[in-house]
Amino acid sequence: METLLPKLDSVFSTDCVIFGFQANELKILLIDRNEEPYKGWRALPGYIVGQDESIDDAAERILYELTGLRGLHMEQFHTFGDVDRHPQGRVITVAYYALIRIDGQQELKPVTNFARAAYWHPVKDLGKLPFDHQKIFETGFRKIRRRLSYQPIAFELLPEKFTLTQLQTLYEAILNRKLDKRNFRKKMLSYGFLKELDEKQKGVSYRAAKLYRFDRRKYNKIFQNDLSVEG
Amino acid sequence: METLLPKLDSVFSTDCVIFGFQANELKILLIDRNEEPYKGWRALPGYIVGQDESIDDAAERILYELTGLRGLHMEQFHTFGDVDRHPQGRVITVAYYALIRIDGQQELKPVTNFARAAYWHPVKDLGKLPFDHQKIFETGFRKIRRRLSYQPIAFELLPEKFTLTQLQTLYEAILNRKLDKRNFRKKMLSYGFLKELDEKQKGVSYRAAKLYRFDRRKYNKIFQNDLSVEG
DNA sequence: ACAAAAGTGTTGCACGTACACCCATGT
DNA sequence: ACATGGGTGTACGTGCAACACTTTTGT
Repeated sequence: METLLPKLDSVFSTDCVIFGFQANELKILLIDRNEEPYKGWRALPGYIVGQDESIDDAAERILYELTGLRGLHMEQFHTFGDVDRHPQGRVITVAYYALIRIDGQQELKPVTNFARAAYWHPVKDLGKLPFDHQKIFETGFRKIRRRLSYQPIAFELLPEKFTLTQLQTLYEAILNRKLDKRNFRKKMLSYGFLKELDEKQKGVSYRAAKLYRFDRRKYNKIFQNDLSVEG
Repeated sequence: METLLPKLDSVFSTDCVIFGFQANELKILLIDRNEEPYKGWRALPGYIVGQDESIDDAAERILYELTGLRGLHMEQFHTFGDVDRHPQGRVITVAYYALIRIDGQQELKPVTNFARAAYWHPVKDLGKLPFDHQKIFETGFRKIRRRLSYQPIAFELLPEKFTLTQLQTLYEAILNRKLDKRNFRKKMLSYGFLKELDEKQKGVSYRAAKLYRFDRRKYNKIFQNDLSVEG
């Protein structure tokens, strides 16, 4: 595309904060960088946006190239543009988040060699992250938490069949506080989009819990109005 | 700043959606562009971010240069990055909003000649805006509306002394629906940050209403917790 | 006196919160 | 039998929504 605009040595990138839930723990997707700067560091998956792709498209492509995951619904949540956030020049990054179901099947495997590996890492104890990735993560986490308070988005993170206790544990992990079991169940069931299955948990050494499935159709019917107001 | 990054012909800009309230109408700040493309068009105040300034700083500087206003608290709300949003090249824009009090004193006067004029314009009937400014405005408006539902941010827009009816009219303008007078007053007064003055409205041909002042100290005490959770 | 807006209370409902015990299952 | 989590109901307080008439003031 031809440009009549002043040429600036500026670069856009996207960074992704992808949340998952595994072993009763909230996790995010990280990569091991294989390029300078910060070669060898754990970092958020992120890379430079191409000239002829929208930022949304770029976010999806980049996530795929670095982790092998694709087709997930990501949402932009903030843009970080401090002058010195990247040691090699001016890089403004648009941050996205997504909530996904961690699936034993799906393989995490970078398809470029910019990343050496991709894996789930508990949000507790992330350790030191490069650039301003710590801040990006925290901002994204805060947004998710706030959003959960007016929209039950947690189902995105759970396996197809789950128990109410698992759901509650997840809420507690995101909100970082204990919830009352009776109140929690009452509220979740009152929404009407949880379908009780004729099936129970297996392999536990105590009373097995009922399994539920999330009924996306009913959910959409209930929350379409709210979503349409959402920005 | 030296860069080792690939050079791309990419440009960042910021655009501002500044809300004000005047003559019982919700307005936003627009400029008349004095440069191509869209020379002569009404547009959101926006311009290109410099190499060595953060986006937040740039937003403040640019708003000042185009309108003469400065020192207001702007908040980033979304980044727009479609490939073809600017006819002359790839320009990604970070959008900000702010709510301010329209003050008879303050002069709206561009200090660069990129803008020919700056003025308040009703949000109803904005007419055709260049680029994707229509979409930027709508997104910002939606964010403000959502935010008003959990935080009484409307005071930023009112003069120092105001009546409860004015406050209600403003709420109705933002939310785009009628509110119940009794419920509205009860709720606003219950917050405790409205200070009743020993003064009444003047120059009206009907019963004069009491004037109130917004007590920012009490407001902060009440809402600091919510704000700290905010992203 | 009339027009125009100011000002004022009550009731019902929905929702959140606090709180404690018995049940089913595997070992 | 025991340990472990599964599962259940009530009572109270808060906040929101619905609703209509009297009061004050300027002309």
